[in-house]
Amino acid sequence: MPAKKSQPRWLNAREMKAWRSYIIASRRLLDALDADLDGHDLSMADYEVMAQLSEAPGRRMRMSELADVAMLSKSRLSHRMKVMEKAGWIKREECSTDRRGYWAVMTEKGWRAIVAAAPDHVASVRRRFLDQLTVREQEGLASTFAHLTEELRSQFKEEDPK
Amino acid sequence: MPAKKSQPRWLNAREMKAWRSYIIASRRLLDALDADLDGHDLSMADYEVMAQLSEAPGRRMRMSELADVAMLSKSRLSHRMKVMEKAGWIKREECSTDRRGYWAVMTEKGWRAIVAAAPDHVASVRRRFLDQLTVREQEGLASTFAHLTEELRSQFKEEDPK
DNA sequence: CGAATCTTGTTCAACTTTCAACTAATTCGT
DNA sequence: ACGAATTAGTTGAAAGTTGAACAAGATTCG
Repeated sequence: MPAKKSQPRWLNAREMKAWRSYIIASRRLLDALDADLDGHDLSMADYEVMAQLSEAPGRRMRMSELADVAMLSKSRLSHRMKVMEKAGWIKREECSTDRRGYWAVMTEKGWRAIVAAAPDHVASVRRRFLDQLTVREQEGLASTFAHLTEELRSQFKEEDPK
Repeated sequence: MPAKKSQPRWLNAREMKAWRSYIIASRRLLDALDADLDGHDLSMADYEVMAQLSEAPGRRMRMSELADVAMLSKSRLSHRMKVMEKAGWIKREECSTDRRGYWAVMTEKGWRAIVAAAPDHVASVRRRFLDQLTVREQEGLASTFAHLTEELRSQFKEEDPK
């Protein structure tokens, strides 16, 4: 819900510059990273899912947890998984301890796909992003955004008090 | 095309932290900003388009230029404009000096829509983002991302030498 | 001039994402 | 224990996005 109607403190020049440059660079960056993944049959979003799954013990994860770490809605994950299953990258297995649940399990083929894509993707992240920053900038950015993540998480908690 | 196959210099801890915290905070931030716009009938993307258009002289802009500043493909803009035109926020006018072209013209109703949404959106950008940063951080971030934008632009030029 | 080329903007079809509805299993509260 | 409320996950339809193909007007240049 929109907050109460107060005087809309406008952005000053510094704030505007921070906001605009952030939003513009981010769009370009994401576009570039996505474009760099052409040729592997993975979008950025699918890459993230597969990467998360590949790091889980046994390369398997419950659907909900995967949705959670990959920051996708359950519905969206479910749809993507149907596609990835058809592609032979993952399979679904029933969960014996919670019979509502399923495991998403990475197949050998899925593993090969992510292993094939990873070096290019990492190179791309470097070239488009990390290599453009000084060590100082990397550190500053890491701390700024880590803090931001925390803050957003707690704002979310307040608004949607479970 | 993927670059040549070299040894895939992996990310060290600092780099990984910079990258992960950036990508996670950005996702959350965008989600939050989008959610904050519920109740105005505008998505973030549509808001950007309308905001750009509202700042143009005469609140009118050629489709291509608008696509350009809003960083949308021509196809995507065209689709959105069809929707916005139906909603009565913009209309299209033929361009007399270039008969292939059209002007996107913001209507009075569109103006009212963006004026109604802007204060909430700005408040949202503040609350979710700017207010979480110190002045130092805002400045650092602005310079980092401005540089990044430039670099990405020039990388793009090199790759696609017109 | 005039043919080749480029640019503008739309369209179609395929694909992806969202949203609400739904089933079935688990947990909670008493 | 048992009905109510949650949670896991899927589905189907509607909405949004992409990318290639296209029509028509502009530009370039021999």
